[in-house]
Amino acid sequence: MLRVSTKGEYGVRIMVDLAHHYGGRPRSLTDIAQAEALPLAYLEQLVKLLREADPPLVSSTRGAHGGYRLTRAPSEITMGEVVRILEGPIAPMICATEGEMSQVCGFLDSCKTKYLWARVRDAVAQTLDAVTLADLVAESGEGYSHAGSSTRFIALSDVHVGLTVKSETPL
Amino acid sequence: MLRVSTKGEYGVRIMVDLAHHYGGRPRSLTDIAQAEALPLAYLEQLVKLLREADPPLVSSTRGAHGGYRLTRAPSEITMGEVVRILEGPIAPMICATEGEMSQVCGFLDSCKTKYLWARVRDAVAQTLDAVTLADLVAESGEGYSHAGSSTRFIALSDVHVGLTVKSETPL
DNA sequence: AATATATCCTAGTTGTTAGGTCGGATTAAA
DNA sequence: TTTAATCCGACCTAACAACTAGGATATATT
Repeated sequence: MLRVSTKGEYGVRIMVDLAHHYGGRPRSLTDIAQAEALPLAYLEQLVKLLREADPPLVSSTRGAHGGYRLTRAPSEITMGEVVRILEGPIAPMICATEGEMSQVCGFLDSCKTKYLWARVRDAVAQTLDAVTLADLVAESGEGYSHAGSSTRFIALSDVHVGLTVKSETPL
Repeated sequence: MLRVSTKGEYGVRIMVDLAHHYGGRPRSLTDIAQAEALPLAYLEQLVKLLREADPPLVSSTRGAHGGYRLTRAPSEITMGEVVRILEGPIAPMICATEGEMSQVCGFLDSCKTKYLWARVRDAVAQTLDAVTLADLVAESGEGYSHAGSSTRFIALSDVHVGLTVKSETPL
C-alpha cells in the first residue's frame, strides 16, 4: 500500500503536460483532460490547488483560448513541491508529519516506531525534492503524444482487480 | 499524505513488543493490547496476517498462558518484511507495484510519471529493508514500559484534528 | 472435571473519504 | 452574441478503514 491518491497522480500529470507546453500559449484543461483521458470536472478541482498554492505553480487566463501556464520554468519546480500541494505534507503516519513531529509525539519517548516512520518520510521527501518537472519531461525524449494521438494512459480508476481495463474504446 | 494504515502501525507495534519479549515465555495479545492501548479483537486480525505469512513471522500457543512468539531473532526480521505482510506490496500507485510494474504499465512508454513513482517506491523499500526489528528495540535503550506503566501511546484513531486526545483516562 | 484464559474464525457495522458528478456563474476571444 | 474557457460550491456514492460481536476451540490451573 502506501498509496498516492489520484489527486497526486492526476495533478502530477497535469504539471507534466503543462511543462511540455511551457513557453507556448496557455493550455486548456479540456485538452489536458482529453489527452490524459481524465475527467475534466475533477481536474478543475486539482488545478485549483495548484493555482491557489503559495506560491502558485500555475496561472490561468479565462475565456476562449484561455488555459493554464506554469509560473516558473520546469527545472525550477520540484516534484516535492507539487506533491505536497496536492496531497498535503508527507507523513506516513500522524505522528510523523513533516515538521511538526516533535509537537505531536515529542513526549512519547518510548514510541520506538517513531524513528522508522520518520526515516520513511525523509526517504520519500528526499526523492521527491530531488526530481524536477524538467527531469520528467526529459525522460523518454521525443515520444510525447499530443491530443488526438492514439496513445492511452491507464488511470487509477480504470484499473480493476485482475488487470481489466474499463475503457470502452479498445487499445 | 502517503499514509500507512493502522494495520501497518499496530502490526509494527505488535512486532516491536514481541521483539522485546524475545526468548521468554509466549506473550498474550491481551497484554499487548493493554500495554499499547489498542483494541484486542482488531489486533487478532493483524496477528493472523503475521502468523499465516510465508514464512510466518510469529508462532502461537493456544490455551491459558498461551500467546505469541517471534519465529526468528529480531535482528533477522526486517521492517520491509513486516510492512509488506501487513500492508501488501509497496506501491505508491497501481502502475508502480513492486515487481509487476512492467506487466501493468510496460507498454505505456509515454507515461513519464512512472519513473517518479518507481523512485519513490524504491526509496521506501530500501529504507524499510534496511531496518530490522532489533534496530527498533535497541533505540531509546532501557526505557521500555511494561503493562501497568503510566506511559501512553497515541493511536491513530485517538488523534482528532486539533490534537485532541480521545482517551478517557487523562495523562 | 470444571474453570479460566488463551487463540482462532467469520460476519457484521459504522464513519470517513476518495473520487468523482452536476449545475451554473463569470470572463474573454472570434 | 455565440462559443470556449475558467471558476465555484454543492452533492453523491461506492469502497474501505477500523473496528465490534459472538462464538468455537485449545490448554493450563484448580
